[in-house]
Amino acid sequence: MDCKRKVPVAVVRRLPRYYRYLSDLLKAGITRISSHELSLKMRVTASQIRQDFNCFGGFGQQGYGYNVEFLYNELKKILGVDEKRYMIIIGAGNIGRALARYDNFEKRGFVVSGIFDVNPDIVGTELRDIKVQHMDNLKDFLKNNKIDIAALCVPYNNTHSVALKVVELGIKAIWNFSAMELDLPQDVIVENVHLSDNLMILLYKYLESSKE
Amino acid sequence: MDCKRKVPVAVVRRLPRYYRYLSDLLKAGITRISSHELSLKMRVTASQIRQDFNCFGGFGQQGYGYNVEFLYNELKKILGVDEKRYMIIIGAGNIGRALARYDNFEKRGFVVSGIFDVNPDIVGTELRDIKVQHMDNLKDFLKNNKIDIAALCVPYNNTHSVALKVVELGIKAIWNFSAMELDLPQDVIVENVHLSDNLMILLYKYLESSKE
DNA sequence: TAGATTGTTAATCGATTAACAATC
DNA sequence: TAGATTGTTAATCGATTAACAATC
Repeated sequence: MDCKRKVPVAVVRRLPRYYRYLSDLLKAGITRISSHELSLKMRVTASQIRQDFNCFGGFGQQGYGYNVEFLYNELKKILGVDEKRYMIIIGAGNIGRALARYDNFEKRGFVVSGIFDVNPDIVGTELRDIKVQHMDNLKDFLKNNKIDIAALCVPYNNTHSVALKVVELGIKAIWNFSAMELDLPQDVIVENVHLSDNLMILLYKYLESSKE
Repeated sequence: MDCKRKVPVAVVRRLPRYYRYLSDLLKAGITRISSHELSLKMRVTASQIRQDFNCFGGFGQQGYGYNVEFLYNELKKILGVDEKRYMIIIGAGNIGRALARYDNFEKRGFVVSGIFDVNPDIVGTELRDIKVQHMDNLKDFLKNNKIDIAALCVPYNNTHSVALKVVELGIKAIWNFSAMELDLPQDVIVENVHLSDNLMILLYKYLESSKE
């Protein structure tokens, strides 16, 4: 696979999982690991592991394997979580509030800098020391704060207009929790979390397996 | 592609998206659509659409295309959302509570029948008319209620033991919101929602695109 | 009938796995 | 040096796209 130029999405989607396993190994005090040993733990082929890592250059050493700490730190850099990344949450409903309180992000270097809503009952309340601001403040806020990512947690019918507004104000990465698909300029990166879709896939697989 | 025997996961993962688009067409009062027209809307190839549908039998008609309502109803049956499906939520923390209050599931026929936790401050509180029960009640509850799916929303370190318990009590489909991977018997279907992984993938793509 | 569009086969593309020479 | 394991090339597999005969 010639991935030195453009890393295939299939590989990119596996990176966080490697990163998690490496993190666990590091915590367990394991200093080196071969692609074969890792393949047994992760239930993938050793071949795939070596191919994947080699998209980013040779991190291993013949006859030795991979140094866990080194590889972990390389993955950290590749994934961009070696620096703090700033995120805002748009929509402080069920999902937005859950994200605001979710403490796993901080471990990964993600910082929630702001939360926005339009509901007057919600604006002004506090979530984890962060005061929910009105959407009208978003423009000024983005001028004064370097934000990488916006998590969209607004109701279905507002999704499109809010997405457009956020993009207009310069956001280039959107984490979309709405079932609605976003139709945005090519240079805006979107990652969707379609919960209902995911649940239906689970249901399909479950029904399929119970047929047998 | 010979998918009449075993439908490839790649196809299954696309089904909810088709279902959503068909639902939108239906609401818009559109009665028929060709694979070509649908391909323009969905930004996939017409060939893929026809291939995908044909894994489940011929739903179209030469020279005419597909009847929207018929296709929608077929997809509904294929996905298993033509009947009510019952779900429990294990762990009434941030994510668990957000799921309990998320009203999109009901539209898809999913019903939250029970919510469980071990924290005495949370047990007994109500979420959407459902009283949070103690995990000790789970066994009895599952005896008296037909449950299809368990959504696991427990803290990282409890994930493994709770998953084992749930499986021991007969659950065969787990919707896992923990970052921890589950190691369960083959006949248990797991669908993971690794939020941090997803966020890292978004970050990677964003950083990649901003390099250019 | 003529036109349109499916269902399906064949061709292409990309991703995964296997194999092994390079080398620590 | 001998053994182990990588990095990388080649082989295989599966998924996507193209093409077109069947047919409404």
